[in-house]
Amino acid sequence: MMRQVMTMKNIKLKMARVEHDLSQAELAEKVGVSRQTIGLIESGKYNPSLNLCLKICYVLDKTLDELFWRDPPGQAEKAE
Amino acid sequence: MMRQVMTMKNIKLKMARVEHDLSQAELAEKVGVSRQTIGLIESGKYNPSLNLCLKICYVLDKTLDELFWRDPPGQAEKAE
DNA sequence: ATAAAATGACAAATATATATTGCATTTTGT
DNA sequence: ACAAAATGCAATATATATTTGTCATTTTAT
Repeated sequence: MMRQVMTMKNIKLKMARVEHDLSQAELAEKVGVSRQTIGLIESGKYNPSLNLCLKICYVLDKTLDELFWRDPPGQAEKAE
Repeated sequence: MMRQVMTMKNIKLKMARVEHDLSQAELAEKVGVSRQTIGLIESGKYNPSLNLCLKICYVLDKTLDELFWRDPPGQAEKAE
């Protein structure tokens, strides 16, 4: 089996983090996870669990859609 | 380490699935996952990955917030 | 009441998220 | 330019998500 390589950086997460003036390490501590985990999620190198996504949302006061939504592969942006 | 027991059923997911007139097995096939995985997520017995949540959203034409949002532990419902 | 389909439950095996440690590199402030 | 802080990167170890297979129970339709 080929390992799934997630190539998409999570810019929205990084922006929400710096808005709150937190380093990766500080966010990690608040969320209860290691610094590396936060770094890897931001750099798009893996696939967090739903619970972890939710904890991050709670700390950064955002919703899942705001931090983690991505449009489906073939799909273009939805019209507002 | 104690295994995390997720006790919260995902009713919203089940409702979206039946709206689309899909069995767990049919949804599983469309999503590219096993029938058990869908069943376990609906019954709240574990913690899917973000990618899996997104694939389910795409098939059921819902957003992450619509299917997977849960308010933070202490928090009451947000006023609309 | 009956059969078929759908779901639940369980165990063992596999894949992968996450932790931990250590060091290299980059960024930031002075 | 310098030091400190922040981030990146890699390897190994562990926890747990997911698969596969099988059987029991419930639901649905006839």
